[in-house]
Amino acid sequence: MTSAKQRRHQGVLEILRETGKATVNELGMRLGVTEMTIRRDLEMLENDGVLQRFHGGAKLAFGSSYEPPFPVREKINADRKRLIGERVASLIDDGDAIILDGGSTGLAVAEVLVDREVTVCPLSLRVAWAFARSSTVNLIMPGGSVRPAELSLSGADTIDYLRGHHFDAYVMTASGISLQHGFTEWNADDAAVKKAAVGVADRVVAAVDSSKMNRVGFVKICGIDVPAAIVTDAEMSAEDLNHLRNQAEDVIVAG
Amino acid sequence: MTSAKQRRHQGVLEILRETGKATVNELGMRLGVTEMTIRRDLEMLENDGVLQRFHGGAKLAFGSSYEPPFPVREKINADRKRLIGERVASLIDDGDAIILDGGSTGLAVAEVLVDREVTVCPLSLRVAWAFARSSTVNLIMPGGSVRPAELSLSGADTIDYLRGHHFDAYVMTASGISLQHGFTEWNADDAAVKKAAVGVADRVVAAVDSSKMNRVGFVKICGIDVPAAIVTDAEMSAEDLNHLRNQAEDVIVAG
DNA sequence: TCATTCGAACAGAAATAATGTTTGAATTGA
DNA sequence: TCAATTCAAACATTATTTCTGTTCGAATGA
Repeated sequence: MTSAKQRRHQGVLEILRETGKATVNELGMRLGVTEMTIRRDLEMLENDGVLQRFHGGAKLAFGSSYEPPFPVREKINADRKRLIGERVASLIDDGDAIILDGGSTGLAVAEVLVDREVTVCPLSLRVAWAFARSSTVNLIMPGGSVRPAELSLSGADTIDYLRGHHFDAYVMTASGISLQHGFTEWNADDAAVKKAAVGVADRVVAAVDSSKMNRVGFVKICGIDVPAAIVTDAEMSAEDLNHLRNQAEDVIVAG
Repeated sequence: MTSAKQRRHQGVLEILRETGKATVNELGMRLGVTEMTIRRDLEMLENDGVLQRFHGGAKLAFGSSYEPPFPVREKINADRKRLIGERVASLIDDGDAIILDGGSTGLAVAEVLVDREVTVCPLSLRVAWAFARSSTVNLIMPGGSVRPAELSLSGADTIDYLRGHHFDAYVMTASGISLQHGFTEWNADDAAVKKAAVGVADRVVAAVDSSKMNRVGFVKICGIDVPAAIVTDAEMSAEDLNHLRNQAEDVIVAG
């Protein structure tokens, strides 16, 4: 269940996306709360680096030309990501041992898995932290170096660790998915880890939101037909879905 | 502030320490709550590995004393721990690669190291998270399973990882320090990891606040003379300090 | 078998978090 | 500089969550 506060935060971001900026008073009016509440919201969102406050109101923190940093991606399209997370989690059985990728989509999956009885090996410190206070999840960490910003685990140690173990499933995310080039990743270190993960898991479940479609990263992870299931959101175009379904094992639209 | 539940958990453990074991009914009577509440407490404490339930009651898992949970320890003596943290950090050179123990003292060291140029291999997820937003620290994770509550990393994978690497220093914490028994730890898994860490680091720096003095845990980590330096706080008694200085390489009082 | 213990499901109580109000300080623009 | 506005601390009030007790059918063990 999403709390009133979370919905309101999404509302603030939505309004800012429409108009670029907004006053505290305006936000309070449109969302039906007092200015003080809006101020507290803005303070939190600014701490997350999602927006920038100015005297009287706030504006979005990033320009449209750069890819927004993690805290921002995490908040944007939170609803769609949550749906993907729930759908992916439904493909995991209690008792399974899984590898769980990092990124905002991986985190969405983690949030659903927190109350499940599963063994999780996260490929990101951020995802690991999401399980920290879970009493049901058996958390195991792969070794390796932590890449700043994304907090993903990579390097020879990570790959060695994966090769030394076996998992029921690998919940994979990627920078891009394309019919021609399959699943791809911008960061070469992360891609190497993902390739190793594909190799040590019985089955692969890909979780990619529609914004990744037809984007191609630098390094190929695996082909379209490798995952037993590809879970995406309802914004995926009908055309793309058809093409995917021709080549992939199973394509699931969450929501 | 300690919650009623925390006090009651301590009470359960205290009673068990007196008598070795106790019935659910007995615990409920003495602590002034219903049996259902005791059952829920026992379930949680069993999950933490502190005690073992049997039909009708529970007994201690080891014949052990039990430390207050992390959030409590973290707050207790926060100032003294910070001083210890600063002093320990001054013994680490820029560029060093170190292993950093978990626990509240380890976290205090981490908070000081956050802005330093060092490579850190933390033995706890909680300590790792403290470095997550550091741009100067090169963070590397050991593999292994994450123990609930403490979030420490342990098991064969952790030990394998440490044995496969080499470090300039190991910042060690412990459950107890005593002249006769050296450094000791309550949890056997953690102790095994600590022993391995001692073996792969050029030098060991022990960070132990005065409350650990003359307490003896279940498993021995190493002798008093192993660390190149023992850092403690000003509450350590003059007598204990003298005894320590006779046996240890170097004893430093922070503050 | 039969007394006892266990734990799920629900209800009420206690504790915590979120929001609104008031107020005086800080900021802005004329 | 002032006057108007915005800001945020402190407290009051309201929601929400967590905790505890109760009941009751299932599980346990002598």
